[in-house]
Amino acid sequence: MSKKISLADIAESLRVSKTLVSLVLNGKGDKYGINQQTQKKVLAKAKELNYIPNVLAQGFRTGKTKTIGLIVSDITNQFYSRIARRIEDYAWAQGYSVIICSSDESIEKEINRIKLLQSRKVDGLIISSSQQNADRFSQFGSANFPHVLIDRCFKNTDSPCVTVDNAAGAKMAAQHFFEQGLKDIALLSITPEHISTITERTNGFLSTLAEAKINIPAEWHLKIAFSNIENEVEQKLTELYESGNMPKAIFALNNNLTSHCLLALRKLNISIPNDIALIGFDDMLYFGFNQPSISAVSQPVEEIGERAFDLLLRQINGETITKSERFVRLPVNLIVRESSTKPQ
Amino acid sequence: MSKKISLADIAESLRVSKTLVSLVLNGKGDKYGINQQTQKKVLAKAKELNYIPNVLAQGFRTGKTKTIGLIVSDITNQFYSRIARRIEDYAWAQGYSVIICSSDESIEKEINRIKLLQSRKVDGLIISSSQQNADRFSQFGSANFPHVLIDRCFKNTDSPCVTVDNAAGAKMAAQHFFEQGLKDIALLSITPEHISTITERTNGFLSTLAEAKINIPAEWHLKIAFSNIENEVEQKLTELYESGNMPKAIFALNNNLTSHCLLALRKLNISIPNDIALIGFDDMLYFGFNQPSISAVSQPVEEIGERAFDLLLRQINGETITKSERFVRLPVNLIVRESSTKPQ
DNA sequence: ATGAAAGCGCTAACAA
DNA sequence: TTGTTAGCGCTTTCAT
Repeated sequence: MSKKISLADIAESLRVSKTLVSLVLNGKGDKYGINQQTQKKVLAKAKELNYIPNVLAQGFRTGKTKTIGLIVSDITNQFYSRIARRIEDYAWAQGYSVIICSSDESIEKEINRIKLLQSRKVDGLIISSSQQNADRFSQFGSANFPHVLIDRCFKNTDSPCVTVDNAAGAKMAAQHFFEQGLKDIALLSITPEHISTITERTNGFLSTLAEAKINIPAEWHLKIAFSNIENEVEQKLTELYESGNMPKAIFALNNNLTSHCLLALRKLNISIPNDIALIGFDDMLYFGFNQPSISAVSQPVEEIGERAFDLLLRQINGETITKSERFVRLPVNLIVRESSTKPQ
Repeated sequence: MSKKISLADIAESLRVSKTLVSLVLNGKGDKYGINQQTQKKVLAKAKELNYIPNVLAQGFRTGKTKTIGLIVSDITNQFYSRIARRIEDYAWAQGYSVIICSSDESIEKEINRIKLLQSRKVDGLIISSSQQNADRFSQFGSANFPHVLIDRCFKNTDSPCVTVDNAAGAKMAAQHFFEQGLKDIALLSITPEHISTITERTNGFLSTLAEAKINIPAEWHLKIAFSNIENEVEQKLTELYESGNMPKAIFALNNNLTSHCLLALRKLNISIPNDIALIGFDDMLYFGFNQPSISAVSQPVEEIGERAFDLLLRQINGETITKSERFVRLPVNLIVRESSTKPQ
């Protein structure tokens, strides 16, 4: 790697000013009425010297980095990696890089990441937040910091948000259980419970049961610590099993819960759907070919990423997002498979 | 967001110099023998004013960005997202951010990403490359650009690399089939074939078969296009099935192939392991509770990320990686489950 | 149609 | 023990 070529080098060797070169190289030559001849010369020289602009200097000067941040709870979860992937594709197409962070559902870690991302002067942030309320993001709003919430949203905030119709999905699951004649239903949920997706799914589910005059006892409302899904699902399900008070159906509120529920039931030698029926929120590839195949509420995952990036880019470009565009709620659908249907 | 606080603001309000503040904030206070009192004051003021250093300016000045790039073929594949996650954790602990890119196994895309990442002045690069040879990375070496190859490595290169013992894993799989009395074995592979992991696994497998005087016919060496796994696995397996020439066992060379193989066999109503036995390279959570559970060669995924980041960081810090440290090959192990064992 | 010059916020050599 | 000063490479306002 020979000596780094800078704007000044080009300017000097051409005996013109840096301004001139900068203008031409940034495509503003015509706008400033710079001689075509001169422009050609500059372009040619830049190529000849193999000039590579120093993005750092540019960013430093303009305050823009052409980089965005993405914060999710765990990139290892395919739900998030699929969103990330779509965001990445869209971002690169527009010349943006994306820095991905996992927060492990920790508010502290999340704030930490946000701060570091901001100190890195990312142009915007897409975030699936674990926070209790929108305070931090409302600050963003008033500071005009481009950002979009995904998956988890907040009430009383002007922050743009892309999520799905969680309540409707939960309702579909409940009704499907009813159709199968199942009424003894357990809810496999997660803490922290303030997460909007969890509350929406829980409420949607419980209210549908309530409408059908079904109440689920406390011991069937299982709450698993996010940080310990791996052990707790099995543990609590085993306890329940040993208490002899098993439900006839389980609704698991996310893909991880569903997976570990599957694993636990298998260990307990409980047969799906004969002994117990199962529906999960969020579909996964293997649900389709597991034996039995697993019913799930399917989310338009990639579309979440797509819409979020679009909303972010528009903010970065200075557009105002109208109130009605600010809240995107995408539809979900229930994919009925073997795990929730009685073998006739 | 009130006015941005800069070093100068702190310096001014404390009536000291920017240098002083910079030194203290960068932890070089003691080294330069700065009064403890003064240091405390600076730290306190920084906190009080909620000072956030402008990393861009820092980077511009020092030429370091505290950012690294990670290029994999598809972050949506859990093998890569787990590696990415570990790298991220380690990176953040050291104050580094990571920009993740997916190359879709396209050499062109990969080069594109490398270029952009370099123009963004990342301090280093970790990459699972799809290229045919090490040329591009040898350039890095001579330019002293910190980088580490993961998963896929090259011969004849000084680039540090972290991978696993692919041949040994394949050999274990073959021998396990033998122990089960299985000799009619198909190999479910992928193109492009130049990828080192694929060739190593293929060679390890075929050579073990050869030692046992087993030759597999061409139609049992299935080669699936990376970009079309979703359709081709099913299609080729169906063709094979309809030809009436089914093997008694299949070794699938990566987790995606294994998953789609599972799906295809299920559609064809072929029972595992009765009709056909199956072993996959690279384990996944659901392999453990699928019915039947799936045997797999398990890789120390997180450790790959860990070792790679360590190697990268040492380069960034100016250390020389000795020849013997340069090539890390981690051990794998075969997890025998139901899919490859005859129900006695 | 082109140039001079200021300055973004920080670090580091050199002074004091 | 602390301060002065000179840029890093670029964009942009204001002159000419």
